[in-house]
Amino acid sequence: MKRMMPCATRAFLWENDMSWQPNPLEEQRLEKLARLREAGIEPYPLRVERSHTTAEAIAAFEAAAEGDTVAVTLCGRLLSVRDMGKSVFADIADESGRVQLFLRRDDVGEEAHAHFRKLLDLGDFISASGEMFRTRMGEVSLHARGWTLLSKAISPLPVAKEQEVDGQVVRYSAFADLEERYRQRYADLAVNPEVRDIFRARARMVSALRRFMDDNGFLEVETPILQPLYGGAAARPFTTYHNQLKQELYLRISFELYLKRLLVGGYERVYEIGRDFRNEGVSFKHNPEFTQLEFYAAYWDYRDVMDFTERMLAAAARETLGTTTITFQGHTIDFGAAWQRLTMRDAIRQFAEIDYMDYPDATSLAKAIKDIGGEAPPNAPWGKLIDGLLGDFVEPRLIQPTFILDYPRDISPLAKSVPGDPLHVERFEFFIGGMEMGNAFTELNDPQEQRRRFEALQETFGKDDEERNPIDEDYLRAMRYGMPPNGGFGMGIDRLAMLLTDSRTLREVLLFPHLRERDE
RNA sequence: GACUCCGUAGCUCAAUCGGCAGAGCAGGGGACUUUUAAUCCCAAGGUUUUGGGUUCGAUUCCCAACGGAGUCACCA
Repeated sequence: MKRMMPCATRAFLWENDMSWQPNPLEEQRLEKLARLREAGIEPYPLRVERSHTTAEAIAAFEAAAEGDTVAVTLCGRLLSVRDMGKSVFADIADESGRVQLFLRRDDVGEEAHAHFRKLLDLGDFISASGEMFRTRMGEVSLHARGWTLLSKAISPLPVAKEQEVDGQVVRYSAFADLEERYRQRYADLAVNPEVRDIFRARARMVSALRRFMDDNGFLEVETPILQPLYGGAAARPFTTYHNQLKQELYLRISFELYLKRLLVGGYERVYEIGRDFRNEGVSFKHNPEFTQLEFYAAYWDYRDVMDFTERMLAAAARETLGTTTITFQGHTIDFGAAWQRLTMRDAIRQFAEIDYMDYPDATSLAKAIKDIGGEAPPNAPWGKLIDGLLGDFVEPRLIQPTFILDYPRDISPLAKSVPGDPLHVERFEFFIGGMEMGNAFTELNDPQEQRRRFEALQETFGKDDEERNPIDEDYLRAMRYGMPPNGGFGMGIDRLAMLLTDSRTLREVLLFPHLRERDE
């Protein structure tokens, strides 16, 4: 509803109906907040003492000699309380881990003890001071001599109970509703530590990729996201508008045409890690905005890029997970070995049992595809039919890392032709876990040929086809100054994160995946 | 965009054929000075996503809207 409303209506709602109304649990916490203030306790103090993280405190205790006291002040979020009356056990968690507090009335005083039991809630941030010790049950804990409120939580976090069984943490009634987890990712992260781990792994992975590029002499650059023309891929763009310039702009669908301009400028190896935007459908492997790594290397061809890709992904897996053998959705995938290399024609012959070279035009190929039970959209160009065969019959079978090379020329306007073969270009895509992971080619650097390819594309895709890219005259001008021969590469970072974190959908590796707006 | 399934307490889930909407956790009151899914006692918590319809009676059946999940389409 809301997304359909004109702005004036939305402003009205904003001012009138959309304000937060506390639920009964929140009312109770607001009452506790008031009582804390009455007792002279500031619920949101400015400054905080912390001597150790919880992990450091436990390590310091384990390292200390018998009988030495390890005095600490720890900070964290209250995640569990076991109230025994005159003594209380509680768990506080910080980013390094979790530690148990042991808090006795006789140690902290009657008032602090009562306030702890009656005015604190799960989700509150506190600090606690005392000495580390080991309980009778053997758990290294903090024997608290005092505590301080750091931040009062008004809304209850969906905290789950946990039990350790054979070293495995079993959680009961975990916060699991997918929609709420994505909409309220902050709550998801706060209560589901394994979700925090996914984004740590992703960060290690991106860092490893960046280091690999840097170590191989690539220069990291940033190119425009707001572009007057879009190109470099076949996708519908998002449009936006610059008020002062009175100019329609597109959010980029790829980095390609700008990065290759930089080769004209004299850089030999450039890369960019950033966001692309494609106005297309959403699925487990598609999000309207996604992160891409693209690089271009002068004097390389697509075989050099293949060799480099193998080494790059092995390094990413090794530095993210400590191994090049990963598990993805029940499959064991090996990044370490040399990858399989199959031409597109052989792959389709093998999996779809059709040799598209027997059908040299779109009409006869479409008929052949239908004869084997495949789908052939009307008016699709020849190359697109072939790519459809690959997607339907081959892609889901490519679990181990595989290069599919030599793509149809009519759908590859930026790649150089295979010598002596007018129908194919030196292009590969690579597939892992049944997903397309990236796309690369020996880049076309002949400006006249490039113009002919752009113009042919206008014919291939009809005038009304939204995938039809506008011709980028400035890109052609750049190429006329001379572009070194080069190999280029693009890869979906989010999909690689899926693989390395064994995530079933892209949404699990995006902190804030796109969801439809909802009236609250 | 199409089809299928789903939406019940803060969280996780029940509710038989259409017959008074329940439980665990969390929260509230109480007991307990080494517990760890603490335990025990008591009380409370609901516009069953929203709006219509059928019916004596709807969480349940029908229609629509909203949101989500899945499949497909789209995605060189």
